[in-house]
Amino acid sequence: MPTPTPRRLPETLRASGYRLTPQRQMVLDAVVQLGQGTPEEIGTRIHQSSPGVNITTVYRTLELLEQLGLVRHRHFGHGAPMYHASDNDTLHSVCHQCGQVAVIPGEKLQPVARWLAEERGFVLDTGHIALAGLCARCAGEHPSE
Amino acid sequence: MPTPTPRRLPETLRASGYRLTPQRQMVLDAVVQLGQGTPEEIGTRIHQSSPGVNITTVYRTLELLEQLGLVRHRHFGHGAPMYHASDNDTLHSVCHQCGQVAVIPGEKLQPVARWLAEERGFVLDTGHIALAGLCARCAGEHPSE
DNA sequence: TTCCATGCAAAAACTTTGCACATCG
DNA sequence: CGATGTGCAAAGTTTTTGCATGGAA
Repeated sequence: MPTPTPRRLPETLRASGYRLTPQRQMVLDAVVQLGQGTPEEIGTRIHQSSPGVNITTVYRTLELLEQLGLVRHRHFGHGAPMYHASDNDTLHSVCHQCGQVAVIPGEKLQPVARWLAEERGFVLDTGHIALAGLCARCAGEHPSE
Repeated sequence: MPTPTPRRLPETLRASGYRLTPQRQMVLDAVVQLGQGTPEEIGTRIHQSSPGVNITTVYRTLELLEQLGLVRHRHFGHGAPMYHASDNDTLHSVCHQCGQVAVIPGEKLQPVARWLAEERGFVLDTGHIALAGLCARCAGEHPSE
């Protein structure tokens, strides 16, 4: 089974004329290890082993890594964007009420995706935005909302 | 043809023990007139006729009106939430690249909605989050992105 | 008259920017 | 060595909170 090819950082950076630095490696590692996280969470994670790394660097590095295609971000409606490795680009649902997040098979959006492509030429980015609504528990509590 | 029943503000407020104030009426009016807008945009609109209204009040009022079910908000990924009248709850697509927004028939999400309901008991809020991707023009420019 | 609502000011949360020093290559 | 990257500090945005005054009922 082929590795999800998380292209290695050093090569990717150099290929675009950027330098490999410990900070950049740490940010990418943190993103991979956390699965996903806000810039703040990623910074906190890094601080556990390297307190000196500045949050500014985290922001700048995430932007760079995204530009290089190594990471991406998605939105859960409210709040900060969640950064994740490119090979962890998954569709989610998020509950308005309690914030519960669940993974959804991306293919479930195939019908809209196809329609958008055919009718509009619009290329849907399946995992960029979570689908919002009420989870089973919260829907039970607020039958009319 | 039945009016889209934008329940009248005075009754709705009083029914929940709130007071009718000029500001509250103005915020609701602005939302309806604009179709949709960020708190900032709604505040600006109101300032055209009533410069004295504070942005804080706009935020507080939008929250209240949303709680009362008169307005709702949706996200286009980045940036501020867009508030709109409850009867203007539409599904949108938004382009990552140029920000272009388009309306999509909500039924296009029926398949996911059904799947979520049956498998997860999750009640999808169709219009809460716009579907992100690349519009035809931008997709043409960035064939690999 | 009695609370509720508003304006104002300040704080909070999140991100970006400028600049001098540090460091990768 | 030279250009890029980082840390630090400060400023920019957007939204929230506390409190005294103002106004709806």
